Amino acid sequence: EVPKARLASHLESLGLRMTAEREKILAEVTTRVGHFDVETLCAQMRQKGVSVSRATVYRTLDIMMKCGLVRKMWVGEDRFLYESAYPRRELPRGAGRRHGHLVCEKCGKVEEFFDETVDARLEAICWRSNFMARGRSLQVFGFCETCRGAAEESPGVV
Amino acid sequence: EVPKARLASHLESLGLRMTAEREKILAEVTTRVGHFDVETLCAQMRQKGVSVSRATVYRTLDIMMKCGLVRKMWVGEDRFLYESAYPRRELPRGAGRRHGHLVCEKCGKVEEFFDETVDARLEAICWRSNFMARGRSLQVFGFCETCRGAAEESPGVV
DNA sequence: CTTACTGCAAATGTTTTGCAATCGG
DNA sequence: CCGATTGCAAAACATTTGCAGTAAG
Repeated sequence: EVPKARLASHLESLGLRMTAEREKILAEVTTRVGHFDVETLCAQMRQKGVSVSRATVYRTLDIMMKCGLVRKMWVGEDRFLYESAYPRRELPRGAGRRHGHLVCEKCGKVEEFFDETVDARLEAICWRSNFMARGRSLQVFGFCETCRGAAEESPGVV
Repeated sequence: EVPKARLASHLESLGLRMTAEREKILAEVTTRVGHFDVETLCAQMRQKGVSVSRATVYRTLDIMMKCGLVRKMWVGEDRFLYESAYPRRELPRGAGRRHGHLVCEKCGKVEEFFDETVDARLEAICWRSNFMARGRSLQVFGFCETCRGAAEESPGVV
């Protein structure tokens, strides 16, 4: 309910409308656990018989990004994933909290991590530069536990 | 000279060849200060009378990424920038060192920042997850000092 | 009723690729 | 000489947009 209210108020403040399609997409996104891409989102909605055109999905995700309901992240190559920015109780670690990702370059797995020290440092850095932060993107690329066997020499520098 | 040696040995180890085009691109990239995109790189090379096709630039940057001479970063929307990963003496802060970026969403300016605490934390996180890090991407999006006046309400959460 | 919204298909812009001619070792 | 490399133009790709019909308020 809360995310819907957030979206509604954002739409209203811009003179936009709450439509059936936007509600469908919001429901799908806030229900979902973990990361997803547009293709998958569309496919799974179609599978459930909830049909929304790809164009509308893009347009809606853009709106939802602007009001902080979803985040878009780059996971290398030309891959982008979205994730719900709204914390649900099923996710004790808090989907809405600031976090980074460990992206496996071999299997594509994305693992989240949380670190308050990093958060604090970044805040301090922004403060020092008089920079008003609105969001961030923090990815570490490399090989996950299961894939690192297959990894060559590679300097393990973060 | 060092970057050239690095490229050369990488090429050799893969049975690839050091060509005039690759040298031209390498020279341009390692000479350059700061971030750049493919379009700009091509334009400026053309301007200098050094002609290399766009396709070759893409192919070469890809090779140079694989041997750690350049990095590719996402700066929001569909914008990507590259940067030399090789530290030159003209850049006291060290272009090759691990760092993050403050990306202004209004004027597009990109400012670098360095923080050893962040580096150390990320290393610890990877260690804990048994993740073999090879690179990272750390961007903070928001408004820079000069643009923040124009910024609306926005929660200043990193 | 007015104006935003949707779906479609066409357009976009960037990055990639097939291919014949070149060039490096 | 053999095979990698290049430039070109075409292809591929995800994302965006114009438009006419539809729907929210």
